[in-house]
Amino acid sequence: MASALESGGKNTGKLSLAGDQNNVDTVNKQGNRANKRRINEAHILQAAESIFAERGYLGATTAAIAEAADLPKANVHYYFGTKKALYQAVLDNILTLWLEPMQDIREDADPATALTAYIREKMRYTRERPSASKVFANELLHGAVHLQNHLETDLKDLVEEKARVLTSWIEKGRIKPVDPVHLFFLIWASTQTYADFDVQIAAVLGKNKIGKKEFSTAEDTIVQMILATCGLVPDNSVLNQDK
Amino acid sequence: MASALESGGKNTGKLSLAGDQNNVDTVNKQGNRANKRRINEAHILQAAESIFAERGYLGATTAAIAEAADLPKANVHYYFGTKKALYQAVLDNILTLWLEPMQDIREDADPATALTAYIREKMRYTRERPSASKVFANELLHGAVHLQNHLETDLKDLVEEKARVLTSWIEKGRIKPVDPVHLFFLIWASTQTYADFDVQIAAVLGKNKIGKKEFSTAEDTIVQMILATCGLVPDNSVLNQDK
DNA sequence: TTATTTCTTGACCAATTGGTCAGGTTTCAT
DNA sequence: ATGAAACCTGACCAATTGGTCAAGAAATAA
Repeated sequence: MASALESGGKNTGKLSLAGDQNNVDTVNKQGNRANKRRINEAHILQAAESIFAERGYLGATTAAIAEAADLPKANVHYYFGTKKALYQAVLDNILTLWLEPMQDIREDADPATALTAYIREKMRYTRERPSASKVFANELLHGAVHLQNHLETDLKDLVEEKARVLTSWIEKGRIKPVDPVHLFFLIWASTQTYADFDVQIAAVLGKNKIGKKEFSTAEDTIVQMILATCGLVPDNSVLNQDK
Repeated sequence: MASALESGGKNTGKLSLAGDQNNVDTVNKQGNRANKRRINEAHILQAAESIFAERGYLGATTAAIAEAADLPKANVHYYFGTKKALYQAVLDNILTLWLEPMQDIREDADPATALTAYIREKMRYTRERPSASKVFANELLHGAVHLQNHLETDLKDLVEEKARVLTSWIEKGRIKPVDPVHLFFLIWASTQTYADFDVQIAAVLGKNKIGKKEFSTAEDTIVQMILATCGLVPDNSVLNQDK
């Protein structure tokens, strides 16, 4: 399949950020190219994320993405070349979002505080970016062929680094012994399930969709579970954002 | 789309189970129709589960399923009519498997024993039927349009019944207070993640695939976590099947 | 203004896909 | 043995899909 770069006129090296045309009228009217490009690309990426989440990579059609972005299909191809390249772009954005919250788990932090904050951050992502979570889940579910390198390098390294933090906490008796890597797996599974499998959860709860109250209960239950697993008591300074 | 019944000659009401031809030779040579039908249908269902797991409902092709079943495509359509009907058949089988293990959570059981057994049973399903787990996950991920009724009736009723068991355990002080319904969500998420997102887990563990040892650690970690959440001590009479 | 580059899009195409069907083969009941 | 029912499958078809393209519009640079 063609590479993203052999398509359209994208990436010509120009950086004319508003240039000298930065009076309000011109900018508001999206009078310059770079601006319009940014807006269109963002629209397409957002539409693509939503369609890929709904139907998966193979099930999604560029026509559906174009319609969701309110642009002609040929325009979508002009900006991103191929469906695969567009999917990669969506996926790269998501992976960045996905890795971010882990950074705050540090040796010098308080275990209960850091773990609680990590869970609450993961739940914020679940609430605010359910489509992103679903695209990522779908990619993993079908073998992560568009993500394999990242998993085996970026993700693996990051998890190993953070697992060492947990191990050191265990050695110092700050948390009870528990397999640190598997603890991460279980935090991911627990938080993401509320985005990825929301229909199942909503159905069991007898709701049309998961509401604020249910997200709040979910979040508290997960925190309770992970802290109990580590033999910790709650840190109430890290607030549940749904309350 | 056409209903499954308007296709082929399936379901003619005949029940000629081996009839009077039940000498060994005849049966071994699959000499009778009902037998061959059963075998072919099973092959197709198995192939379909595997292909649907790999590619999702929309991404799967009847040609790929036929090839995996080592049958001509027209034959697959002869047996199951449409792709949708075949998918429904696969899904119905899976839902049965999925609901089964929950039955053993009963009021009169020992909480630690029952919860441990439930987790170990769920992990057995994860290890032995990863494709089934993936098909189910994929269906939920994309809105459960082929499963909605079951979720809102069968599953909801069963979970509510079993949640009442947990509630009664809580009231009697046999386990610590925890939201029973969300506890189920977290057990499902924790156990299924090792099937659905196996590539991610394998990548982080630096393995090609999750091995016996890792499954064993996973299982023990989940049991440890759920029991800690419920304020219970391990019941070592329920053995980890991977050890 | 004018030349150049970038952007836009309707129309089109080759490949794939779910599904059909006719005509032949096998199995079964009588 | 024989007719009927069930089974099998190569060949085919209409619909969908990812992707292309040419011709024009719009923005920018000279």
